[in-house]
Amino acid sequence: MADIFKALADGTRRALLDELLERDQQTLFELCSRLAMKHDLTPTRQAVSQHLDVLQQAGLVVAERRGRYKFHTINTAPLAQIAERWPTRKAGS
Amino acid sequence: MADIFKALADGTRRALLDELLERDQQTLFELCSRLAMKHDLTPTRQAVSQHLDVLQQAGLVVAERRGRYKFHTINTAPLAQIAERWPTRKAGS
DNA sequence: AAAATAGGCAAGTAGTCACTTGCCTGTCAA
DNA sequence: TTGACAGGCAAGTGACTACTTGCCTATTTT
Repeated sequence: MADIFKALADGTRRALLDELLERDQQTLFELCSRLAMKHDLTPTRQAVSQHLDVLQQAGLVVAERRGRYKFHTINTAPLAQIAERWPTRKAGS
Repeated sequence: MADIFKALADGTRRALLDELLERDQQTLFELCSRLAMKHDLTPTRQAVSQHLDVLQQAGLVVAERRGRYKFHTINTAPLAQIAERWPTRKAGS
């Protein structure tokens, strides 16, 4: 569970999730160029790769290798735990 | 919005939110002893105070000073933004 | 008034983390 | 088969951050 929050703590990783939500099955290079275009983020390829590793370890991203390419997909399921942990309090409860 | 994720990135701060969800209007000393009792966390009073500052800056905790005491209250409202940002994808959308 | 209690301020430290650099592996096209 | 392309590994660096230490202010209590 701690991995999820660690993963979300970084702005670049949140931007990656935003991009993957718009378009699934993106490769490392595609995500790099999209970060630069739409978010004015220009980290190196290795930096983005490391971010994707963190997101994968948190279960927020799933990667699948096909030949020379590696396609990344978002998985929003773990985020549900956040809202469940600190639910909105009802008056008098 | 970045402040919310930064605040949630630390385990001690998440434990503080857990405690405040169980019982509102707790003071700094109360929270310190509860961290030690229930979570096996033994940071100093100053460390906990700094954590509460971070939570306050993120809007997750509201503090009110009455005389010698300062009472802390949880505010779960900002957490709703998380689920809204990366909603569960429907098949084919 | 004096001691005790609740909390605040500020500097220093150690560990973590994002990022880069340099080189290597695997896959496909010409 | 050779060059180009997609990605991986690993060490090093700088900034950030959680934490402590020491001292201070304010509010009660006796």
